[in-house]
Amino acid sequence: MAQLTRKEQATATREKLLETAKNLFAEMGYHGTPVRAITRQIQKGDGILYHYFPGGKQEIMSVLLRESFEHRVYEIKQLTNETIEHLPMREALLAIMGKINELFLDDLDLMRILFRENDLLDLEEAKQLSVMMSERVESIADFLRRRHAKGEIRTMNFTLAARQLMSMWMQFTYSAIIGIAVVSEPDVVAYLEEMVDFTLSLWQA
Amino acid sequence: MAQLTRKEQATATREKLLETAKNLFAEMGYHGTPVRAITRQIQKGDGILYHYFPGGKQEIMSVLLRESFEHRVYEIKQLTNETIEHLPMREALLAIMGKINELFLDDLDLMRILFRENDLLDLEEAKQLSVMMSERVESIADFLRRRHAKGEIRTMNFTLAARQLMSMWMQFTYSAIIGIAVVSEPDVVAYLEEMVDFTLSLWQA
Amino acid sequence: MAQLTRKEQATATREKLLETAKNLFAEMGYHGTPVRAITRQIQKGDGILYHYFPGGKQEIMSVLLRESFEHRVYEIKQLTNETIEHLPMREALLAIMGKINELFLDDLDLMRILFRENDLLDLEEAKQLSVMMSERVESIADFLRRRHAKGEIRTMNFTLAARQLMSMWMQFTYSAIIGIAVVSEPDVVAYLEEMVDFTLSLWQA
Amino acid sequence: MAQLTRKEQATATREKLLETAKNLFAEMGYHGTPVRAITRQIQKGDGILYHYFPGGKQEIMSVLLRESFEHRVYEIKQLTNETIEHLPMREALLAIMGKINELFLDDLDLMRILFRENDLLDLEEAKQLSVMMSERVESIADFLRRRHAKGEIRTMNFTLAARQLMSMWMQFTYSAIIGIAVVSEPDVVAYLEEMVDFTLSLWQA
DNA sequence: GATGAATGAGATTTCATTCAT
DNA sequence: AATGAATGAAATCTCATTCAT
Repeated sequence: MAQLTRKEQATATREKLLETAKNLFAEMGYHGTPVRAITRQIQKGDGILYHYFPGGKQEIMSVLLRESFEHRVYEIKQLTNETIEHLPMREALLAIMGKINELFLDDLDLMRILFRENDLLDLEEAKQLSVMMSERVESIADFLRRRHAKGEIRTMNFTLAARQLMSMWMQFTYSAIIGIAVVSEPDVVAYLEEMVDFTLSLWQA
Repeated sequence: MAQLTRKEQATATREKLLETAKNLFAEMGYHGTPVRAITRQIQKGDGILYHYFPGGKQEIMSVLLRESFEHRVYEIKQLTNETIEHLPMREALLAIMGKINELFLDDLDLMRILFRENDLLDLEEAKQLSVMMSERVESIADFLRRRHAKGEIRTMNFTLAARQLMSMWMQFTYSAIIGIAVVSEPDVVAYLEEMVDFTLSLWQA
Repeated sequence: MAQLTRKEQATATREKLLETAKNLFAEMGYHGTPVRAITRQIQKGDGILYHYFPGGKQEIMSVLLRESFEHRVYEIKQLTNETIEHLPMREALLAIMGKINELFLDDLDLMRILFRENDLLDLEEAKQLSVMMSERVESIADFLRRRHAKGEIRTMNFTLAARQLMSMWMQFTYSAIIGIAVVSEPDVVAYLEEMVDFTLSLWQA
Repeated sequence: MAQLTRKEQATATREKLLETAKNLFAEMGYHGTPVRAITRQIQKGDGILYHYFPGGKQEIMSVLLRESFEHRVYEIKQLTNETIEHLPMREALLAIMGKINELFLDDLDLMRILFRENDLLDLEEAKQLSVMMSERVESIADFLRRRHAKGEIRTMNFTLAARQLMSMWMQFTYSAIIGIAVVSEPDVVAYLEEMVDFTLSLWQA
């Protein structure tokens, strides 16, 4: 391993703390995770967590959600429709779904924590997530409207249509997060495709 | 208040313990709820819980899920299609959705616990819930097939169609359970109707 | 030892906790005394202190000062001049000083704590003590005025005279409390007598 | 700011450490003051204290008392009676009291520490202080004897007289140190004058 | 049936101190 | 001369559980 400067070491330790806390909180819950479990896993002394997060367990939880969440919100805002505008309908939908999926499942642990402990935090993150989802629905609805103008899909309530698509995806996501499946489909891509194809078949009729 | 027999007293206390534990576990999580919080809320001494549940906190959690869940599973199995067989399509779908909804939201706390603490229990309940949902999907698919035979809806993948309907409903349920909303629809009935109408419009095309 | 009822046992334990805490706080200071030291000394488990004083160390300190102090304030208010009104001057002064002395040195530990940790508490007790002392000075001044009317002592500023007497006593008390002596007089009574005699000799001139 | 040599820098830091420790110990007590609080206040790293005081917190406390105390003892020994020998009685007493007062209140923080933590140190300082006070009393008694020889004051027990004066002063000092006042006199000079005048009036009678 | 005093393991947190840089 | 990352012992406090009454 490359020689690390003092400062790099420090950053690395801080990062390891966050990462480990995330894993453990996701696995055993906030209350179910002793601080010891975190420091022991990174092979450090008991006190180190308080060196980086003077607020202790509470603070590491906050920082965890705050930092990771900010990144997520930022990324999803970047997701412009431009790239998909000229794709065929099917591919465009798959791209949208795939992107959202990637972004969520990418950090399943974080989502798990957000779901599990949504009463611990001040709900700020939960609210943001809600807003984010609604925005996404509207952006898909707009996309559908544009495609409708091109005659690719039939007339219908586009907002509801977008919501329908999102629901089918979310349903799958929740399963992954919570462990309670409605669909026992292990292959994400296959499921997404099947879902999109079916939905599209109805919209095009 | 009427004088209670020794036995009734006992049952009442046991029931209160379960009820209170359910509320608190749902609100603050299993680990986040001290046994004291439960006994104090029913104005009893510390030890009372161990009188009714010798296994302590663990046991009350088990019993809670076991008993409530069994009741739920039993109820949902009863839900036969017979009653809806002769209803018009729209009303039939609304009846199905309404029934499922009622059954779930009826005991939101239990669902919340099941979701939050799905790692605590031996997953047995989670698996059962999954199976239950799949069976429900298939039963709806069958219903759709029969209606298709009558010419009420178009040809399509009926399993996927049923899943689509369920997804839209579940999406709404999850929001209620978890507190992270995608749809900001406060009126359950209105949402269900809107959802069914839209879906039906696609199926009938 | 007589058989104690459950409730008596509880009160006894609570009392022992307060007593032991008082001793230790006086000896090693509030911060210098681990909670463990208290519980270990009364041969009880770690948690017992929190059973009786949910607010922990802080609360036991508060209660300690509050309860003991209230008793002291009450006692000193009882100390009427009636009993001394007909005593000869010398004996009357000795009685007053002796009584105050007794009341203070009676619970030296409490005084020590009050002095040491007067920044910890909200100064309420300190203020009360100040008021108490001022009242005492005025009451002695009144007594001197009455004796002056009888021609037993000369004309002078009676408030200052009373303060002078009190100062000489307090000086002695502080020494006992703090351990820094100005007068190396081990015999309390002898010191009080010497002090009173000297003062009186000046007042009678 | 002028450029400081390495050595001056070092001395300055050492001095700042002592000064800050003194303030904090006086305010929050020895046990109540984390080493961090000291180093942070002088804007230095955690380790700096150990560079100047290898013995750590303990040592800085020792040095603090030793150094400051030595200075105090030295100063009070210097206080000769020569300068006051030819002053009028009243002015002479005021000068003595004023000087002692100045010397004590000059470093109230140190006194406070000495009082608070008199169990921490090996009592050596406390004993020295006691001796110092007794010596002072005797020196005042001698002064009174000389004045008596000149016919300025009456015959009396001069040691007790000196002690009486000292007591009235100390009483005031303790109040300042401890925060528990018996006399609510905000003006030091006025209090000293009043006290001296009253005492003198008795002595001259 | 019910109580609540008591326990003690374990959780969170603090802090004096060390030491590589 | 100075830093601050790291330590780990110890302190405070919580809580599930037991049991004599």
